[in-house]
Amino acid sequence: MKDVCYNLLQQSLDIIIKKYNTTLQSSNIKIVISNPVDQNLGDYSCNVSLQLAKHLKDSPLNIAHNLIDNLPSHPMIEKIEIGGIGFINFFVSHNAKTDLIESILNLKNDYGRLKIGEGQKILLEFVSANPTGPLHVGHGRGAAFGSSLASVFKFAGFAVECEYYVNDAGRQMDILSISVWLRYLDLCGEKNINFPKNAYQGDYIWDIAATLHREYNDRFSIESNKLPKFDSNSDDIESQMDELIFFCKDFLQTRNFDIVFQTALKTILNDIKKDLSLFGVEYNNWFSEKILFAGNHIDKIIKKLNINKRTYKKDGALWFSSTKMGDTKDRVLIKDNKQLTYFATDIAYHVDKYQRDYDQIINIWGADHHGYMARMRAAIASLGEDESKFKIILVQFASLYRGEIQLPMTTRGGEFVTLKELRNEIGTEAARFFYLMRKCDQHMKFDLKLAKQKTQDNPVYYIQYAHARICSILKKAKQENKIYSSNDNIQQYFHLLEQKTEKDLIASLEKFPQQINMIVNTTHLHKLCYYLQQLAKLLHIFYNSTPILSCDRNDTRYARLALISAVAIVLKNGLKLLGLKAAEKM
RNA sequence: GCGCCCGUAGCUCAUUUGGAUAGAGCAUCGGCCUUCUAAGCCGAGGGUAAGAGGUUCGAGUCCUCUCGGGCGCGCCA
Repeated sequence: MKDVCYNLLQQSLDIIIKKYNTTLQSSNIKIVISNPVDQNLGDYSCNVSLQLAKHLKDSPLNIAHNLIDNLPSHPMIEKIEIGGIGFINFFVSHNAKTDLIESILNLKNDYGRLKIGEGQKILLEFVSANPTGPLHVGHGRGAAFGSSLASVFKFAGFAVECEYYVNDAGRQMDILSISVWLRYLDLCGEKNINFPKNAYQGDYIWDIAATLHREYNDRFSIESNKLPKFDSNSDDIESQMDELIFFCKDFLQTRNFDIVFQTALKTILNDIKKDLSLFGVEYNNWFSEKILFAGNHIDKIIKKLNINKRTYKKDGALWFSSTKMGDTKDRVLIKDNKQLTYFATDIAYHVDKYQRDYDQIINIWGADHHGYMARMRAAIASLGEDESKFKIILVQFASLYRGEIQLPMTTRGGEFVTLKELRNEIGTEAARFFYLMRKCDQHMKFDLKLAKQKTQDNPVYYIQYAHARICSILKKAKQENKIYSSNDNIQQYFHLLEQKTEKDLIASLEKFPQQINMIVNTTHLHKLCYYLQQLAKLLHIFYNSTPILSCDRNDTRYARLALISAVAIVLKNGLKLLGLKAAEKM
């Protein structure tokens, strides 16, 4: 319908623009059809006369009159009015609106599906938390956002792959292994194990150590007095840790160290996978950082940067001159100890993404990574890749509160709230919705106390309740044989849907595909939550004001049953995109 | 100190990327179940959009400055 209004206005604009003494081309004017703030003003609205006022040196009202006078008539447009200071408001005929219901009933799960993606390939990377501990509530927002964004893109006709980058190489993983090993030694009966402050403290380390002990007994054991001394209170705990890592690798040898390492990695990664799956998040790829080190992959990339004159040596290290590409400072690629930085492998990872030939590469990062955007873009551009394919979406932190008290969210320290705990406490459905209903670049307060308390008041139940209500009515309609038969041409009854509540519902149903389109363009997923809340509200209002089953006229009842069936379809489709179920009973 | 994000009702957040009278939920107060799900509906109060300038037909939205909050500024990952 928007297209109809657009085309009519375009035709009229071409005509009237010739009447004004102007060099303006109609193609330079952007005609945007929107919805008026108040439905009494019309079904669609356009502000083009306001835009034109300056160029044509005429009042918006005059221009609006001119536009309307030259507007071709159209069977679906009932009337056109000028509103406010010059808005052109379209009123669509009732029949044109109610046609939508039948189209929704036919399309079912596919109503709202778009083809705008044209099969374009998108790689969407999100969460990618280090596998050094369980996911916590801080990861939940990215997980919910990424998976739902993927759903929406797919629904809009894109071919989306979801990917998790597994940081299974590097020092943090060594520290994890050390942490497990020390706990394991404790379980072997060694007394006075000195557990470093900068090792991983969480209880899950004990669990992994227990697995290790169960499966390998004392195979990796050593007397505690032979371990290097460790003083957690000194200033150089990091270098002490490095010594400890060196000692451990030397003592266990590659084969045994690897067993400890793999046991830790596998346990944690499986836990993460299971966690995400139960949170409604599924990945296509789990990309291992380790495989980037195979071959001379990274060498090649650094050489290429070299050829492009983007690197230099300083203080024994190899630097990337990212300042030339807009970064605030240059970055090290190879440290003076010849080891690669995290950044270097990250470049290699992104080169790998480019080699896999996607139309769009989207990263969802926590807002704490914003400092990395400039260097990553600099690297991509310096390697001659198409930067326009690359997009980073920052998801702001959800700061966690329990009442007034803010909770720490570190996996190193003792207390943190895991995603699993959150699921157990408030459920996947409520948790996902809670995360998604806020604009992702908005700082968000996640109050656990509130989230738990609010289980009853959570908007997700409000929406699901609307769906369950409809299901219940439809079920009863069938039982009492009050529903139309499939042979009926139900379209003939739709003209009876003349109440305001019914018209509001139809208007809302029509907006669903527009929401999908808008989210693809803006990634403003939260608006889908608001949209569904609005639709649910209209349904509840309708329900409370209008008899459906108890309506004694068959034709009116049929029309209303068809209407709420369409509402149920849209609610279900929308909830599914958010990763939520549409309950049939509550 | 520099950079990024943000500041809207008592609280949590919207405002369709610059449009018409800034809206929801929670909380507070008052109504509605003998009838299709009361996890619902109806009504009331609540605003200098942090503040000050600027841009234009028009600003919560864009620009500048000030104030306030979060995050980032390693040869850590």
